[in-house]
This record gives sequence, C-alpha cells and structure tokens, in this order.
Amino acid sequence: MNDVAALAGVSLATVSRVINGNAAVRPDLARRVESAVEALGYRRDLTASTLRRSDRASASIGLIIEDVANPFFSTVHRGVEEVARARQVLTFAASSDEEPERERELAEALAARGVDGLVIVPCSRDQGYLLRDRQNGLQLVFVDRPPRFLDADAVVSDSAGGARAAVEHLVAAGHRRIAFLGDRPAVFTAAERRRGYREALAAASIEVDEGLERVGLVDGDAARAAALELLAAPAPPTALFTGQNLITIGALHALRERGLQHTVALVGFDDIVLADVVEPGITVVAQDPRALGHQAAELLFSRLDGNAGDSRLVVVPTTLIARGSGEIPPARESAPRARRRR
Amino acid sequence: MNDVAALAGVSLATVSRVINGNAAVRPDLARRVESAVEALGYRRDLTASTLRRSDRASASIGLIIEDVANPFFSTVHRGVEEVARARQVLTFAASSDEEPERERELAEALAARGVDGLVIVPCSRDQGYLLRDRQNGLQLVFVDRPPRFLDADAVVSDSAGGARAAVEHLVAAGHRRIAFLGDRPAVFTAAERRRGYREALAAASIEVDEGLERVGLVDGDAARAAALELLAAPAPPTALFTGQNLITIGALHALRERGLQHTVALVGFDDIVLADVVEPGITVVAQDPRALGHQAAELLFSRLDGNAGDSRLVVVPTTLIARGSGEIPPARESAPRARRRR
DNA sequence: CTGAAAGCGCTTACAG
DNA sequence: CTGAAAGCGCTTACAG
Repeated sequence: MNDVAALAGVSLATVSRVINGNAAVRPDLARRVESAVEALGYRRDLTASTLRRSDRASASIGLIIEDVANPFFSTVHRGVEEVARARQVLTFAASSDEEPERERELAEALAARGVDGLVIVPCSRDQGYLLRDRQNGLQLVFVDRPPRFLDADAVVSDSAGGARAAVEHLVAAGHRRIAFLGDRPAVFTAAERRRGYREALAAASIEVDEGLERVGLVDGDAARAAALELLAAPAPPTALFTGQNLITIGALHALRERGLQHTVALVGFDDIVLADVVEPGITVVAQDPRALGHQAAELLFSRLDGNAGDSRLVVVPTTLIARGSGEIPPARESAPRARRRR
Repeated sequence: MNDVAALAGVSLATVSRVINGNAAVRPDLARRVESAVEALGYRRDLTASTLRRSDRASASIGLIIEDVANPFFSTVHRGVEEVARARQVLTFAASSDEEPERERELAEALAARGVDGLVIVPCSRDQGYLLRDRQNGLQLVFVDRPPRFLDADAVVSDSAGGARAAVEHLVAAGHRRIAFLGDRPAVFTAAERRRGYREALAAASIEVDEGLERVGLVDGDAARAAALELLAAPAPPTALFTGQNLITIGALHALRERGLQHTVALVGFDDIVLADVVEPGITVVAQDPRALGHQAAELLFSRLDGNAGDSRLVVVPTTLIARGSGEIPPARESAPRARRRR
C-alpha cells in the first residue's frame, strides 16, 4: 500500500479511502490510485485491515461439523456457505469426528484466527468454554444439536417428531417388533430419536423391549453388525428403524446379506443417495440439511448485524418419504418362541 | 497481551516469549505469565501474530472445489483436512460451482485473508491470474485437474486409463454399442475420460458413433434425460459408460424408469454409496478421492516447508470394481434398423 | 535472560 | 477532500 501511495503520489490514507470506497476522494486522485494498484498488482491484506478497523470484522466464519465428508453434514456445510457467500464471507470448515477435545481445539483455533462467528455441531458435554470467546465478541450458533451450559441460538431438526412419525408408520403397517438402531446416546439427535421411538411405541401400547434397541453405533460397520445380530436373534424384529444415514446404510447391507430386504421393513432417519433406486426403495424420514445450514448462518449473520434479542431455537420439520421398505408388512412369525408372557 | 504483561509485571516481549515457547525465559517469570494468562482468560490473536512474524505463516490454507456437498469433492476435502490437521493448520473450503469467475473471486478472497497456500480444483480456462499471488508467497497445488497457463504441482486421477479400463471391461462382455455420458468437455477429467473411451473403442476396432456420446451433462437430471433419450433411440446402446458420480446416478434413474437395469450394462466412473446394494450392483471405476486430497495437501506443505524443486504431477491410479451392472451381456438387438453402412 | 522500541499492513480520528 | 500521525495486537532484532 505504501508503494501504491508513492506511485500515485498521494498519502496512505487516500489509498485506503479509494480501496475501501467509503469516503469521498477527488476523482483524479482516485484514478491515479487505481492505476497504481493496477500497475503494481497490489492486493490488499485483509487481515491487517481487520486488525485495525473499528468493527474488527474479518469476513470469515468457522464451521465445526462431525465430518466434512458425511453427506448430511456436507450439505449443512453447503447451506452455510450459500448464505455466507451472499455476504462475501468465507468459511473455515472442520471435522470434530465427534471428539469433544477436538471440538474445543477447533473452536479455539478458529477464534484465534479472528473469525467473526462460529457455527457448531456440538459434541462436547459442555460448551461453557466458549463464554470467554463470546465475551471477546465471537458470535455462536449451534446446529443439529443445541448447546449445553451455554445460552445461544440453535437450529435443529425435529428428531423426536420425525422418529415418532417413522415408528407410527411401521406400526400402521402392522409391526410390533420394531428395532431401533442408533448412534451414541450422548449425541443429542440420537437420544431424541430414541425418545421419539419409545413414545410412539408407548402410544401404540407396545412395550419397550430393550433387546430390540442397539445404540452406540458409530459407523456403518457397527450398524451392520448390530443389524445382523438382531436379525439372527430367536425372536427377530419384523422392522428396523435406523437413526441416521450411516446406520441406515449399514442396516441395508445386513438385510441384503441375509436376503431379508423384502421381508423386514426399514425406515431410516435422513435421506440417502439412491434410496429410490434400491429395491425396495428406502422409506426415510428426510431432514433438510441445507435448510439447517441456511438458517444457522442466517441467525449468525443477524447476530453479527447487531440483533441482540433472546436466544432462539429453530426447529426444522422432517418429512416422511414412503418408498417401499417402510411399507413391508410383518412376516408371519417364524415359529416364535414365547420369550415374554403376555 | 498488554494486560497479561501488566498483571505478570513483565514486558510484552516476555509474554510473547512465554506464549510462543521459542525462547528461554526464567521459570518464575514464565509461571507468572502463565497464571496471568489464566486469570485474564487471555487468547492470543493469531492474525496479529501472523502480520508481525517473519515467516508470515497463518497456519491456514484455502481449498476451492466444485461443490463441498458433492461426495467426491467432500472426500477430497476430508483428505486435505486430515493432512492439514496434523500440522495444526485450518482449512477454508469453498465451492466454485464450476464457475470460472467464482474460482477467481474465491482465490483472491482467500489470498486476501492471508492463507499460506491454496488447493484448487481449477475450472477457469487460465490460472495465470494467480501468478501475482504466488509472487507474494502463496503456494499453489491443483487437484483433480492440472492447472492451465501456470506451472504448478497437481494431483489427478488416471482418468483416461480408468476410462479405458471401463470400456475394455464392457467390450470384453461383448458390447459394441457403448454410450458415453460425460460432463462438459471443458472439464479436464470429462475430456480425459472421453479420450479414454474413444481409445478403448479404437483398440477394439469399434468405430466411434457420436450419436452415442452425450456430453455437457452438468447434473443428475441432465444425465437422466440424456440416458432416457439414448435408450429410446432406434438403435440404442447396449451399455453405458458414465463419466462421474452424479451422471451415474442420473443414468441409474433412467434405467430404472425404463426397467432396463438388468438389460443394459453400466459402468460408472467414481464409486458411489450403495453401489453394492442396488440390484444389480454397480460396476465402477473407483477413484481414491481421499488420497487425492492427502497427496495434494502433502505437496502443498512440502512447498511451504521450502521444497523448491520442479513442479510435480502426481497421477493416482483407479480401480475397476465389478459388481454386476458392468457384466451384463449385450441384449439381442431388438430389430436394429441399419443406420450405418458397413 | 529481559525490556524498550520499531514495525508488520492497514484504518481512522484529527487538523487543515 | 487530504495528509500526518497514532495505533490495532503482536514479534523480533537490539542493547543491556
């Protein structure tokens, strides 16, 4: 910038004014500055600008999700990016891999890099560690799961409601032995989906059978193994309700391996690619991950714009999409051994 | 930092030395600084640090891909992130949406934010605009496609080789009317895959029939429409070779709609989720997007570490995975009208 | 080993 | 409208 000022024969302040376009500058001087910029190939250093300017805005935000390569979260990412893009804001994206320690390291590393705000899928037990950064002006919005021990905005799917809808759908098809395959109960969405599952069973006067619940499934392989075990049990479920995309995929593999994909019903939480091409089509409770990202980013920017109202919790509805797998009726019980009186 | 120095009763310089841990400081002073940091909840401003330090390293890089939500690119992203993470480097990620103007805007916006390097999936005709930034010390590595009009490192898949393998596989199954469905020819990988397709046809003495080539397919819908058109033609192809993941998915939808998934063979470039659950399983030429990301990031960091050798082009091999769809033999020609003499 | 001082590249009151 | 000067939060020669 010094070089530009020297070449244009003006002061540093004038160069800054021309580049920022926020103060009136005599047209001829402005032109001289512009041609000096051109001639020297000058690029403004935005970080230095941020450091000095009064609002300290860096035009960058951070996004912490479970895994940038998980289709659900990468679509949330896309949603955030689209809103940020409209404001010329760039996004740091990072994967916490569901590790609390890593979430915290990432949040602090992002704060240290001067981002204006953070959109976080929280996985730690307590986000209180962010208080300090918020006092330094960092804005926070949580997505997919609400924060804990911190009062902040959040955007989540209606997990319990979606799960109830899934189970009601299976009950309506005649099922009573419905298994639940879920992620670790410490994950908010996994807990909520199990809650919805149990509520729907209760509403249908079906007793909860903990033997039909498999939780702590962290990936597709774990889900496949759990599903194989359930299907091989003496009194196997006639339907599966799977708590998220990777679990659904794992369960599909298990069903295929046992040749049961046309026999055992399946409803998955999260829509997945090719769900309509597989046979039977996979009935899902679809979330709208892009909308989650959009709304989270909108909330963040409204805070950055100065909106200081109470924290908000936005709940995005889910949609049940029937494609076949969820409409399979219960198989005749194959010589069911009486495991429970009733 | 001033507050910390004041509370600890030391100079700014000493605080800086303790925090950076790169110079010896008397243990008692160090302890005083540490407790002051703790008491005040001090967080270092890394951007100010970057501005002043001699190497100007920001410990952040930028990644420009076609779409953060495309499974292929999001896995490349993951690969880059994993390598960056090991070095405590954070990654800005952004989608160019295959728009040259946007690629350029993003690259400049990232450079303005002081990133140490850029990993780019180039889509513009000419990356010469980056020369200026590179002279300012920005390191550049290209991934998925080589740069144009700029000498720089690149990591790409063996597109032509993979395409040849795909077509040879179909030829071996007896096919001679093999369609190619590809992205815009301006996209390097799309052009390379068509080249491989044509080379394999030539090697099998099959004349290229341009009526069997559909290019410029920018998404799944376009691919579906193109496939439907091909399948409805008077002399339809007996096999399809699809040039990337979204096109494969579009073609699958078309085959399903016509009930031809067990009749017309299909080999897709890129592996996709559930490819092994669909019936028939989808034969693909798998890339290794994570490895692409890993290698690109490794190359970038080696440059940042001072490696100044000649530009390198790393070619990552592809793997044909036979799952069923690619092994379907040609259907008896259904009253083929003679369209061409021969 | 420690501190006073200069300065990274920029913006912004403050005079003029 | 313009420029000289201070200063954002840091690091780093330079003396001591």
